[in-house]
Amino acid sequence: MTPAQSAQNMLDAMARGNVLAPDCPSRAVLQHLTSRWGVLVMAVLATGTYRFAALRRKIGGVSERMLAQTLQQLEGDGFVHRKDYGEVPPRVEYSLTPLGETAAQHLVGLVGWIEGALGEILSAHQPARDLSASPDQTAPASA
Amino acid sequence: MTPAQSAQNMLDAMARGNVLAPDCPSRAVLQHLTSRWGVLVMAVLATGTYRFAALRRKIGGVSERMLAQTLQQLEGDGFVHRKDYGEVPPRVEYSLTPLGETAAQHLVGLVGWIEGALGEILSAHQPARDLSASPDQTAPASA
DNA sequence: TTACGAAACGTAAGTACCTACATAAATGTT
DNA sequence: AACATTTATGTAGGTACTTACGTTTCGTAA
Repeated sequence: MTPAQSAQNMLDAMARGNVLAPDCPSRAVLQHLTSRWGVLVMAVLATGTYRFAALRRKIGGVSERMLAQTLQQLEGDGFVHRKDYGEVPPRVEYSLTPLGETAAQHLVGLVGWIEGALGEILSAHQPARDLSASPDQTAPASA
Repeated sequence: MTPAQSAQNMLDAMARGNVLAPDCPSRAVLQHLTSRWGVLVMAVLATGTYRFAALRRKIGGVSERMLAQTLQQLEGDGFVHRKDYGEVPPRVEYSLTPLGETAAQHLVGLVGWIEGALGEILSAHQPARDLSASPDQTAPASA
């Protein structure tokens, strides 16, 4: 790749992200927002401000570690605001930034649609042509 | 868990999914749609019908294996239609089902917003308080 | 007759994710 | 003087995701 092409890539990336390009920063942002816990954190924070433990209780199945990590990613991207009261024992409140609220709208829309269309989706559900190494996704439904 | 509770869970799940519940099937659907390649596959298929290789060229960085796997998941959930012409060499076309088109709308909306807001997002970008095991997500931007 | 094409499948190896558990810190309580 | 509280961090280890590479099929081109 020539320097000119590289520069053009930079410009393209800055002007308007292109998630189809492997090196575009938008890929990372997309990953943060659509990560396993990222979606759920955003969806919950869209309903208000929460403390760490409250957030964790709200989202079934997150470990402390993953929640902390996810929150840091979202904070790093400017979607989540973290307010530390500097007290001991620690008190920290999480909420969405204006940017985060806009992003959350899309995620809430998606999640809400899935929840509503779940019946239809499960009806159309097929065993999926076998690929041998079929990764069972999430938990194998302990229920 | 008692049989009654199990039945109640089934009813809850069928009536309306709840992604905040760890065992709800909607979690799996959400994961498929928001998986690393799932989002991109849906976004591309929202623009038309593609053959396997064309889809792969369109989405930068997917391996054959991952694309095939992702397509099978989405087909299993009823979002993607697979048309096999049974020829040799193989010819297979992928497109969205009506259900898939609805889902894709939300994903395209999200992706489009990210691409457009990327400048603003990168501006607000902070190094993210260190958590030592900071997973660099995707590639560290080789460009 | 040999090489090529297109869409997977199989296996092995690498990497990243995720969980579980132990640790820290200042104050108020027992 | 011990102890519980709350939000993390560090480490170790398992699990799942990804990639790389080889294999299959069989008409068509060389």
